[in-house]
Amino acid sequence: MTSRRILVTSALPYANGPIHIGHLVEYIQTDIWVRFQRLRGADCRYFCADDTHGTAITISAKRNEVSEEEFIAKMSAEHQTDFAGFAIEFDNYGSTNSEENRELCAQFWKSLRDADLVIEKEIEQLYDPEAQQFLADRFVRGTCPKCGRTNQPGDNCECGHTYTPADLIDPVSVLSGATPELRKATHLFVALEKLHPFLEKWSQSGEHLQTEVANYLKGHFLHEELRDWDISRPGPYFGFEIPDSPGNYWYVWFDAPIGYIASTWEWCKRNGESLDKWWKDPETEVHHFIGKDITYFHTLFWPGMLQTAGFTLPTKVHIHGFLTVGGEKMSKSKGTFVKAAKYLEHLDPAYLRYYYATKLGPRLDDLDLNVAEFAEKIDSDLVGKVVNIASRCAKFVQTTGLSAAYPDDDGRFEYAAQAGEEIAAAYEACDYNRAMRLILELADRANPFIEANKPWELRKDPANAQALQDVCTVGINLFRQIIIYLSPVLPKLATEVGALLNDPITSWDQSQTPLAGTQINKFEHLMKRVDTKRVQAMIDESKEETADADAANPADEIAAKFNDSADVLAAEPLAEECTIDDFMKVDLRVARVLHAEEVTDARKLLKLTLSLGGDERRQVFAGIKAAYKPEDLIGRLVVMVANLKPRQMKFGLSEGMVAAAGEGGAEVFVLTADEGAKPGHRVH
RNA sequence: GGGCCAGUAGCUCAGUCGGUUAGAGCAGGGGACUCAUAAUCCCUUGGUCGCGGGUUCGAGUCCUGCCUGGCCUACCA
Repeated sequence: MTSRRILVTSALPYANGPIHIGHLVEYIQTDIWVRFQRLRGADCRYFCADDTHGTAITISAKRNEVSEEEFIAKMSAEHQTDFAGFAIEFDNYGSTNSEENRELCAQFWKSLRDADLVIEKEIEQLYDPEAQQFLADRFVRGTCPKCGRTNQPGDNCECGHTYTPADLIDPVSVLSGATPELRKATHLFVALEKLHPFLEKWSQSGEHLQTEVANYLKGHFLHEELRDWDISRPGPYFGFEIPDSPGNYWYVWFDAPIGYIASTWEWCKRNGESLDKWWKDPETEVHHFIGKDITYFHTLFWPGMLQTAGFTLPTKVHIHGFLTVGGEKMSKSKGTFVKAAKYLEHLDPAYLRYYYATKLGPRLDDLDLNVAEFAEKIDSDLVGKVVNIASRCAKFVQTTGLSAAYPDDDGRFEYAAQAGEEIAAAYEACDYNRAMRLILELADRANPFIEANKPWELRKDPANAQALQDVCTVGINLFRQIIIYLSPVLPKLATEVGALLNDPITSWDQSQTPLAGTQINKFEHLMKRVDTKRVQAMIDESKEETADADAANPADEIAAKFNDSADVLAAEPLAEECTIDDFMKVDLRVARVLHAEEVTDARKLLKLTLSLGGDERRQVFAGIKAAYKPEDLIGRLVVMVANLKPRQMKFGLSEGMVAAAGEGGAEVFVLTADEGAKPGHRVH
């Protein structure tokens, strides 16, 4: 049997922020799997890249006052440093903004066109007139039309109500703060329904997806006609322009997965490999590791695209759940949103690799990081049990080396060798927590052997020299076996043990044959216990960092952009709470300014004639002379208190008030109603 | 509202096709040891298998109703 050829990917991290411990669940999970496959002799290659396109990148680049290209280059370097810090090793780490990717996108696109899957439709979308671009839902915020909560995102509200951005009251563009307007634009769509039979067959075959995922697809999408997939965005958009549709760009989710192939291609070019061998040869297995949030891109669109363009379909899409910390979602304010770099300042990456391994199973369940359990598992499993075996044996054979022939060990080595297949099956199935349990069981069998044979007593009598060497030879070999099994999870430890024993760990099969007659190098501590003070420090520092630079959600981005002072509210604190009835007593109406003139004898007043529609007119004196010229007001819509008791002033009768805000003097700003409001409309 | 998954010892979880007295690790208790990083080893306490029905000679396991939690999703299955 020839060895398996396997191509593995992790989801492409978005180039909009740093890697954190939540991301690492996936990259550690994948890296373990890749290392396992290589250990088993497979030709296994691991590809990833930064996902670099989309409006969010443009916003971030602007905020940092650099070009998009500069911004993504910096992020990519940071990401790669973070991954390397956790011993996550890619064969190639690319970028979706590469020429390879552009070329492949064009190739996929042509295939879709040739298959007659691309259609054009005109859709209405909110447009930011200031930034001169269309806005995705999450780049619009406003007041929920149902419950009235302010500053809600463009698609749904905290109250649970869902709507389209056009339904929002007082929508605001996150990009510029301008009021978006509805505009029509032509978008390109993939008519996915034509691939329905194929997707049904592929997703429900039971071979490629976890059963929960197959059920999800069936229940949510495949039970009815598949909707056309909007695949283009009008410019400006940081991405690739569609060759046969100038002014339109491929949506980031079109070019992102193609980035898997582009990254492979870069590696092929560098190593004289053929891309077809890796992406068009049915002998090559393709495995994607992703989080459950991006399930449908990878299980509907992506197989559809691959099928149409003639590339290899995923052998398996491995989907994992999210990380929680202490049973709760990661939280910036609680300091549990720990960046990879921050973790590395304080703790050994091996800890996290092992801990995740003990928690990861083949299903999509979320996994929880519990700080107490984290320390406990490392200390008791790795330090107390595993490393301890070497620690208590190595120095006795430092000078003599291992026994020339492997001694009798009551079948312990053989038992552990046999266990190898079961452990391997668990790794293969991504059931790492099972693999870890099985391996630890072996450690629990090794320590009693040493205990029973008392090397510390044997060494007291030179006559027992051979017995002492034999006991330690067994101990060291049982230890080595365990380390071989753990090496996908703990590569650095495996390297160190290989050096200690003068026998680098390169193959799973090494677990089947004991070492004998070889020299041992000087033993040094292989792993430290977890310093819980450092864990706490890491969490505390994560708290501090996010306290002053929290710009993760669009609301905060806007807040940072405008940087509104708190002084204004402080200068005039909120009035006593009132009821809706109290409020309704004040009848605010939209009115149009028909006429305005300066009151010559008054320092502050303008005399306004307001219309409430039809013949309904009011004369109002407003204290805005320093701020507005009469001619600038005429024709405008304002908001007035229409049922205010008329008041006789020195210059005439005032029949209401114009609503305005500001410090006073020239700093006064009249409230206006947006276009569409009509004189006479009540303000609710 | 709908869907999926889970609920087993104080904690984290195993438990195969329905089959003896439901297991492990950690924590707790007792003891031993001193090679080892306050490590290790032996013994031990601890369970109404979420709750109620049903199928069966036999149910942690299968069916059903309910409760709780998590996730997904939305007037649609």
